[in-house]
Amino acid sequence: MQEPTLLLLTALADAPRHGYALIQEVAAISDGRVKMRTGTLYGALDRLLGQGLIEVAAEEVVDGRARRTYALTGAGREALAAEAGRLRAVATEAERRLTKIRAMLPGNAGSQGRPASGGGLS
Amino acid sequence: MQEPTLLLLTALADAPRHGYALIQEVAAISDGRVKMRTGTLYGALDRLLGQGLIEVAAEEVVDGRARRTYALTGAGREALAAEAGRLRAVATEAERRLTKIRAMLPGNAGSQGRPASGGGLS
DNA sequence: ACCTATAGGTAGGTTGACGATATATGTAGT
DNA sequence: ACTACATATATCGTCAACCTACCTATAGGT
Repeated sequence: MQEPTLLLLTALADAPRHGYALIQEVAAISDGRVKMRTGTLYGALDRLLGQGLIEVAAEEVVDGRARRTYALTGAGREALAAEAGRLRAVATEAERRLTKIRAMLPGNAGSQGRPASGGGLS
Repeated sequence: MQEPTLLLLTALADAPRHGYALIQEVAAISDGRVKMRTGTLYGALDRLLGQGLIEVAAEEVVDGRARRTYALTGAGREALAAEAGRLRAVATEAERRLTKIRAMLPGNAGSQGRPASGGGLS
């Protein structure tokens, strides 16, 4: 699952929303960094509907404009929770490794971390 | 940046590694869930080299086999840190929204605009 | 002889994100 | 009245990234 898709599910996690509102919500979640285009949005919505992760919660006409409201399904909720946990684990590991003090001096390559499967350098 | 790429940078964060070791390291980081194929690996390595996020740290011949060792550059280190922080924020937000108690009961769609004032969508 | 692990690489197909475009209504300014 | 912008949904073609499958080659185990 890619990030735009994850943001979409996240935007639906607390309340059902319609397409246009999702674009704004995704922008809000990502602090304005992700401006989702309609091409991405409706493509993703179709895909997620097909995967059963979201469903159409309502189809109304508000002020003369058609409005289709989407909601997370149980499966979508589970998928989002699993994905979020996984991403958190990767982020934690990345940060842990970045802060690890490396004794990587010239001529000392490969001495850190696990030994490379028995076969040392020549 | 997608997850395989992120895992690759993470695998290089604590020490330089060569291609095959990266596949194993990525598998270890992801708890065996991501078994990166060589097609993905070398495509990503080429891309990251082009972006200046990694560099070739060493080219040796070990036991008759060529071995190219890759390392994170300063830019790669920054990119990984930024990416990890971003992902953590998204994961946190997703989890926060998922645990939020929703007042979205059936027939209670009031928080999402007023109920249908017209017919459904085409 | 065969298999597995190590090590690196290419070819081709699929997926998903994206930009561009189309349609239509409401609101605000000039 | 006209123009511009925000709201709202939708399709199409392109492209980057990923993935499957395949290939070469050495070392060591069964």
